[in-house]
Amino acid sequence: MNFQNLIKEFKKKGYKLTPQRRIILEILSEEKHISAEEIYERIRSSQPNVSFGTVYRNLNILLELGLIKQLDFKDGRTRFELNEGHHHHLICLNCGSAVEIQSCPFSSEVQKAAISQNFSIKSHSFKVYGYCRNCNYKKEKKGDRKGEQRN
Amino acid sequence: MNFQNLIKEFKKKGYKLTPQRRIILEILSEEKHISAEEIYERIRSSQPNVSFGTVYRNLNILLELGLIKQLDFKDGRTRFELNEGHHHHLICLNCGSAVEIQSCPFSSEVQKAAISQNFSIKSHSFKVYGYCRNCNYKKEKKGDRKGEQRN
DNA sequence: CTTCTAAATAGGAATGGTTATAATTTAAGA
DNA sequence: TCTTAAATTATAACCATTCCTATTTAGAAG
Repeated sequence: MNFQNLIKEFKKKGYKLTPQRRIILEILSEEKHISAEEIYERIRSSQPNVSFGTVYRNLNILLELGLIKQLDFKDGRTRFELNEGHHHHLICLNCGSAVEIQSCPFSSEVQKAAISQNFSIKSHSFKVYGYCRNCNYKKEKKGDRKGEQRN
Repeated sequence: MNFQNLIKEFKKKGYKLTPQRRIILEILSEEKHISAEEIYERIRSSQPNVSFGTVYRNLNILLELGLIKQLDFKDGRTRFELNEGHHHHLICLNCGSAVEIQSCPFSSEVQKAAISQNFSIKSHSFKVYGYCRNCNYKKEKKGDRKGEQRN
């Protein structure tokens, strides 16, 4: 879903289109797995009075509408991205970077397990944790991961 | 790994065996996906002076030793369980309950994707979100999930 | 059994992400 | 242009988790 369609969808549900919302949607359509704080910082560079409340309120609305999904990369903050192109992530335990993988492991076996429990599936999450190309390299070189920065 | 082996493993690594630690290990070997607060409450019923710091410090040590793993059920608190018997979970979005599934979807396709990225895998997480048997039933009956309690 | 000391704990303060509140502003329909 | 429900701002509150420091203790050594 592109930017224009996002806005259309948003208005269709009866929400007002404020400048703040427009920018949040813009940022989300440019950037993957972005955190609330990063969105806040980016809006502030053009609109210095935007508050955290606005960012979180609108992220929660977008979640309810199913337009975005939240990601947990185990770095203490929730991340968000547009809910398009089903995919999963390889997440680096050292630098926090995430790479998309298109391969989805959801199987009929899982489905059977759910059915046998009378469990109705709404979504699933698959995450692979480890060390990325870059951090692997540094580990071999220096044998030290303490000073690294998570970005 | 049973309780006695847990303690053995713990001492082998050079940690002192305090009464607080013994109880935390006891609780973890009795209860699956338990939160720090629940552990705190349960210890307090027999040892009223235990602090949250002690609970969290020891949970983090156990994580480092690989004796427990942390779970995220999207209810705002981290949960923990002994790291034994690889399995995944069906997590109810309404009541927060979790049911183990033995089926693991990790595939050679995922492995290939990781290799092609020079990504070295340490662990993975697979979670299925939806509504459990019980909450499905209530939804059909009442069409209302607002008043439900997450347990 | 005592002494010693590094490690662990208790209690409370601090932190950081997120949510709530209340007064003010505004999008957009009439 | 007027009106008003909805949205925003600024700030306080919340809550899980971590940090700090004085005190206690497990376990090694004598």
